[in-house]
Amino acid sequence: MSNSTNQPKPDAKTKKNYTSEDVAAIAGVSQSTVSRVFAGNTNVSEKKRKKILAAAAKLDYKPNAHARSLITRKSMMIGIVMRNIRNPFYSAVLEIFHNRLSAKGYHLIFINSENEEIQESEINRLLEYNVAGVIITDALLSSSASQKFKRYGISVVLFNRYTENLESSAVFCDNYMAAKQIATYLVELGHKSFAFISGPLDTSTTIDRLRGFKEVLAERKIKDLTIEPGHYTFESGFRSAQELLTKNKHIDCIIGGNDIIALGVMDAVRVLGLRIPEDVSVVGFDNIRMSEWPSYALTTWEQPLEEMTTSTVELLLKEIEEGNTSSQVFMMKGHLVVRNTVRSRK
Amino acid sequence: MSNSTNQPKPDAKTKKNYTSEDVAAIAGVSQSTVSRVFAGNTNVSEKKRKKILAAAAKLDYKPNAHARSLITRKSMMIGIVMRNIRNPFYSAVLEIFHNRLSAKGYHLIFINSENEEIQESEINRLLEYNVAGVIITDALLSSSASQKFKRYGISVVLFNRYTENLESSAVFCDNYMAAKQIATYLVELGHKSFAFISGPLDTSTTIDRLRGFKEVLAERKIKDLTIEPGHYTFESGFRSAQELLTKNKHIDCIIGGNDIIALGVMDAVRVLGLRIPEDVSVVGFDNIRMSEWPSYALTTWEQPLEEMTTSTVELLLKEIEEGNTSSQVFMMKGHLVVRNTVRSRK
DNA sequence: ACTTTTTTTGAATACGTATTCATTAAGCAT
DNA sequence: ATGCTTAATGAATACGTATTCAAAAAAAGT
Repeated sequence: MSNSTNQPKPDAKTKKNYTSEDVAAIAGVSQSTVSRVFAGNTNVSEKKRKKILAAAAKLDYKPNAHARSLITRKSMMIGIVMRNIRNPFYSAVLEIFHNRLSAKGYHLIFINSENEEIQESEINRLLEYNVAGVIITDALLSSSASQKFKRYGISVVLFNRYTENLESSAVFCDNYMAAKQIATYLVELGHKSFAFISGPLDTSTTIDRLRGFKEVLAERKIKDLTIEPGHYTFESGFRSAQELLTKNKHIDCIIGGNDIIALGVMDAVRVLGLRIPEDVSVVGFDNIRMSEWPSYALTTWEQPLEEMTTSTVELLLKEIEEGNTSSQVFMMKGHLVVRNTVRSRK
Repeated sequence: MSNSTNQPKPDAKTKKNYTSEDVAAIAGVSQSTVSRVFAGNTNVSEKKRKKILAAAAKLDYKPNAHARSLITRKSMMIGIVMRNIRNPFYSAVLEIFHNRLSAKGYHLIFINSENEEIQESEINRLLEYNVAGVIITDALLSSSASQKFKRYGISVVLFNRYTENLESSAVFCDNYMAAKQIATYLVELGHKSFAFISGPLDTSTTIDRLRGFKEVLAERKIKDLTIEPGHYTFESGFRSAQELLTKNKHIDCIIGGNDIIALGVMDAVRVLGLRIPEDVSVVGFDNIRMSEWPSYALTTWEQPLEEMTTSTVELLLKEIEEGNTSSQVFMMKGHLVVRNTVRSRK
């Protein structure tokens, strides 16, 4: 590279950032008064306020957020910890959280990782920046991490996940009931041979969904259930379904642990030359946008995304702004969205 | 509010954050020395370093990043401005940027918005936090925003987008050449009647892709080209294709401005009872993961995502760490990925 | 042993804001 | 006018770190 052509380093040192004192000097007031105007909450005479704002505009002055955070011990940053942003469900979640929190003046620090250790180290960095709050989305390590945040006085809300001890606020869908309703629906339509292709067995969502499903089948004395754990990805659903269907010809119904898995299942079924729903029924979980694409038209369980995100933000902001320490748990309902991937077998 | 029930405010005041002075006191050294250990770069005797680290561990001490940023005038935060995180291409982009930058110790401040004004206000907030750098991804407002950042001495790299004056570094795919190659490929396979369903006409990607495409058709004396501008979404592609195909029966080839559009096109074609590629060929742009799902198997142009993100990060970090001011432009190649949505018509 | 050089160390200061406290100006009733 | 209450203001200080500068300690050279 042409680093040799040594110019005299134009900026870097020159980039003078104006401070509240500069503004004060121009406006003919004290730094305190400038600060009061930009902090917003205290009284300043209209006359001086005008002068100050004019001076600030002239210099294109912006308060230094680090200095502010240092003195107030509050930052306007919120950490959002995710596990799989490539899952469209979480892309949507991220978008919504961003819109909501941005409207309230908060910045989002985004953390995504399937790897627990990376997350740990990043969480330490969140602590260094004194984030106002953290949303942990279906992530690993929820419990140890949220304890850590709590210890530092940082509010945490778990989204789509909860911990046993209920020490953190949490918002999630009643996955257990949802799975029961799905199971009931399928059983009553006459399905006999079930396969459940789940996500990782160490997440609360997976556990609850599986539990509800198994319970209903047990009640109805149906023993023909294969459980295939995997990951919450298309490929995982595809491969599991492929294996399952080549081994076990008479399966008439496959439930995906989430929609992405279910879409993978659908493609596997089709590649094998079977038809949906004529030969096999498929059900998903989440109701992501792709589920309604005509090529899939997946019957699935809708998580009430708007309500869930709204509650999460409300909870978090209440904890942050009111110092509310008592943790609350919101369990949402959701509902079945019937499309074209299930059919009666009676 | 129940301010009257005056409890002694349990935490909030109690949540003592330990400082470098506390560590210094325990370790029996000065604050300066503690700082030196955590800043990393200067000499401290091995003996004291050990003592200090032990004391720090005991208190679970973490340096305050705001204080650090205030004094160093550098933050370890990078703003990433996006336009449509729901497009899987950008979910992937975000994930990769996060992995790369997180590994280097940077935090990502995520900004997503289709609305230009919201972005403006958020960008001001980025400035308040003194971000070290900014990646602007296919966003609106690139040029005015990047100028603003530059004025504050903040490094900017544009991703998948460039501005005319070339004042900012930029990394993008050679969309013009790519479109030419796609067009040539389709023409040589004997297609006669083209439709191009594009994204918004005010983005450089759209413009370049359209230009390349039109040029080739003009060279080959093909006049039968319909251009349908829309958005980079499934619905947009779906609706445009539906309209187009009901009006204009003899179209034998539809090009989507990106993959999501192309997938929408495919579903529209199928809903109308036509077959791909027998009746209509479809081509996309990006090569997102869904393109290879068996239900679509979309022929598309692959953007070299890894190389593009790697270059972007390298460029940005070089500018940040070396104060490199000369802007560089990387134009990548990409290549056609042939699957099952195009067929010869000769 | 005593310089001379190099490495460590601590005291002091700066970064840019918010906030307390005392002071001054303004508002208002008499 | 006078007193009295309220609002507006500035000086001083704190937040927690990095860094400069001078002093002290250690190492090296003779």
